[in-house]
Amino acid sequence: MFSKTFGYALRAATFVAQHSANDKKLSLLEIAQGLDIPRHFLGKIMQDLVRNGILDSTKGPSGGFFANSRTLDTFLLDILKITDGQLLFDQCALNIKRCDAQHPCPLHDDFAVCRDGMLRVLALKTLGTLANEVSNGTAFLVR
Amino acid sequence: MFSKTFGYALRAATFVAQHSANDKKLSLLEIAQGLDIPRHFLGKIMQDLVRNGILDSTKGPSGGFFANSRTLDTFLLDILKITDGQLLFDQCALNIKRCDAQHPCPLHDDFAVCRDGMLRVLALKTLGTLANEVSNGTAFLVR
DNA sequence: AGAATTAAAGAGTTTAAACTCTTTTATTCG
DNA sequence: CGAATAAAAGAGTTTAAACTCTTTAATTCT
Repeated sequence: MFSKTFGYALRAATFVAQHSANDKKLSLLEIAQGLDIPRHFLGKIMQDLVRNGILDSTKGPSGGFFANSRTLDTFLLDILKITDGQLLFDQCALNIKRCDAQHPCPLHDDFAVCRDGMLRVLALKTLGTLANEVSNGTAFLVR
Repeated sequence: MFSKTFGYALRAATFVAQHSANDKKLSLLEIAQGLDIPRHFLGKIMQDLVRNGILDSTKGPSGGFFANSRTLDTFLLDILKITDGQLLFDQCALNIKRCDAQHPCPLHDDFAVCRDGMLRVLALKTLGTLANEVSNGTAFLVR
């Protein structure tokens, strides 16, 4: 349903959001080790998040990734669009070329319920929501 | 969520189920052309369906694929197990190693609703159900 | 200024799913 | 029996996602 890249991006962004409350920066290594994500692969993903304004970064000693003013209010859907593009949206469960309400595949309605349910969640929850859940101990980002 | 192979398998099996009411056999070529599926790739998939007893086949002139006594009562879930194995079942939306009710990822509950909804459908509907929908004109297998 | 540090960027390799091509085996029919 | 037909089987290639390695650019600190 989602790419691994989306999972990595979401966990890393939440991790940064959660830790940079007090102006702290996290290095790529700290994030990769803290979340058990391949370091260099995560590097590419973080680049993309910074380029899209989800996070900020600085180079050099004591540099790293940190939240900006928009970070906590970023919807999970924004991240999905960055990592997975239109993937989830124009997708038929059975991959037939035309599949819509007028010309449905046999799973069209059932899959629509499932997919739209997830999209609704992704359009409601923000990185701030997740960061709180993780800080609460009601959700986990690793292991 | 599902592999393309699952989509091909499901559509092909439904197609055969729908057409072999009156003892008719369908050749690989007829199925592949009728459903716009790559011929040789579909060959592998049909092999697997026959091996697992979902359909029957005979070689030689006027050979092909046809429904057996179990075909119409095959649950879609049975086909998913053949094509995708455990893929959907032991899967966390964010791919963290341990993700369960006691130690959930931030999307655990939402994804569980979505996934279990699909699984319930797949465990209820059979190839017979789909064949009827297609014959009714309420669902489509192609285009 | 120079060395150290860290993200950014570039250029790969690996892996698995998707897909193709060829050969073999079984069956039918003249 | 021999030719034709169609599935089964084997052995590939292609593609995209996932992942790795190396070099470059920016910043800090002495």
